Amino acid sequence: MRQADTALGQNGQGGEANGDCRSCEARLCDLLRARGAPRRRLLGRGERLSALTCLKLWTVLDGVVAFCSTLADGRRQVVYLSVAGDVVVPPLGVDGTEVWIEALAPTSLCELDLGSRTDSPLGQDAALWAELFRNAHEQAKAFSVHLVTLGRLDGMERVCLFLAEMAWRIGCKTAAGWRVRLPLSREDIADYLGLNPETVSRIFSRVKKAKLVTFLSPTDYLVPDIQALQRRAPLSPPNAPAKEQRRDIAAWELRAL
Amino acid sequence: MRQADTALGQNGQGGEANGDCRSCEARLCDLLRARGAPRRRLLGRGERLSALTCLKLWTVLDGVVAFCSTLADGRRQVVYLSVAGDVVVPPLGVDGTEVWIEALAPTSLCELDLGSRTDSPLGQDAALWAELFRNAHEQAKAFSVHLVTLGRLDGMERVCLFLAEMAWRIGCKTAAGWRVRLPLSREDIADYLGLNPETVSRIFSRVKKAKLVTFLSPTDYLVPDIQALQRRAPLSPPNAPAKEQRRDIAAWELRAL
DNA sequence: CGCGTTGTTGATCACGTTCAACGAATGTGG
DNA sequence: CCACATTCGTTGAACGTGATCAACAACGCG
Repeated sequence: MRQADTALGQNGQGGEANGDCRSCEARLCDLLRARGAPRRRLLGRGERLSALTCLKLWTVLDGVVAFCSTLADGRRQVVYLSVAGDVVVPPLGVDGTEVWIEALAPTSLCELDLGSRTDSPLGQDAALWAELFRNAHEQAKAFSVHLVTLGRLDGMERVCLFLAEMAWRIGCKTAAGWRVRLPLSREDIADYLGLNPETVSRIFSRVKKAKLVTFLSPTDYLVPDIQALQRRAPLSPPNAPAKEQRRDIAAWELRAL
Repeated sequence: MRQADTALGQNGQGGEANGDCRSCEARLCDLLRARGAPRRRLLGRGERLSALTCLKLWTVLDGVVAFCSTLADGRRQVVYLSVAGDVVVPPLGVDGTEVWIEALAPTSLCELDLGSRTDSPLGQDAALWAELFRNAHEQAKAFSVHLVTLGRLDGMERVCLFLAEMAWRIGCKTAAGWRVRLPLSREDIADYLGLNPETVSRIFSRVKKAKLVTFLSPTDYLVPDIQALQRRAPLSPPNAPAKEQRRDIAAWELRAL
């Protein structure tokens, strides 16, 4: 995740020109730029993305996107949340009624369609496939962390982990602590954490009472001490100290390439 | 999953010669055969596999292997179970104390070490990377199904899904129904389903009382009507009707290659 | 036979769900 | 401008499911 920060370092450009997108300076888009321009897309809340038969990739530029799944009786589970900088590898070969990608807030992203690209010798492009593997592999790792969360953490732990994770991923550090604006509703949070909206609201109140966070509004909160918040969850969010992990991956990748 | 069956069809050979393994006739091993022989490994119950810095792949030939994760206080969660025919893509860049691969029963598998292979131009091998991507992507899909299970299914539903899934994956069809020998303990099952061993045992008794399965011993059971069992879980196991899904993937892969 | 491990069952309790009511914020039409 | 409807978030009360602690049975093994 957060690829734009680490992939190409800093180039100072950042020009948000028409058609071009800043986040596409990440490694994936950089690889694909030579093979054709990615397409920019804007989504409203609730809109869905589909990749039925051809492989597509989405790099989130702004907003939140959820990897969703529903059961026959309507129960919904958000498998994963992707925010600005994340690359979404969609599920393939599903009809879209059980699993889909959905924007939880107004979202902009750039779409890379690999399936319809018959003009270039995509199949021979080892660097591209290697990058695709890396993204899918990272996604599996992120899924597994959230799976452990749902399997073994109680409500309080899940919520504290969520609040800390959101701070790392979309918060900004201020003098008073981490300031976060949640781009999703209580129901979305509940579906992500495998809880009920009422339970989420109740635990938010308990977290507030324990002075772990301060709520400025239902959607805005402040984390005065993020270490204290993380200590309440026996699991570190996948994005907190991930810098060293990404170095390790780069090590074998470098050796292989 | 179950790649050996679908990848190369049937060639009738099946020679389990020394060093060579039947399951390695699957697509992945077939791709790698040209680049060097895979290594055969035998594991006892509880033994762990590690891939710290270099990328390794394991194709399970026999037994069960678990993708495990533990918290600081000892709580364990089995993220995924891999049985004969499955390809395990290990997590990278983790220290091994939080996440690891473990054999839950005596297991044989063949190991493919891609990181130490400096002699061949691995980095340029598009077909290999494409296959790696496909495996990682399939793994992510399997994780997501289990994640929904843990997030939204109650105990009864989880257990019924598990019993049906095991029947599909390691059971054999007889005249009296599907016959399954469980290669894992109640504690392992509990850690897979996010429950307690006592709860698993209790629900097994309820399932038995409802005549959905017949237990011949604590480890052996018979499913007279697998459709009835599956109806108790509002989610189909990732291996049941997966044939069409694998075709779809082949479709775009074919187009890309 | 004693011993340790594994699986089962019981009693009690806590956590999260369900159903319900209510307040706050927002938008609409008279 | 106000009445009204709608949506979202919060809080309360009752309930049910699964966890915890405990005892005990079944089994393998020295």
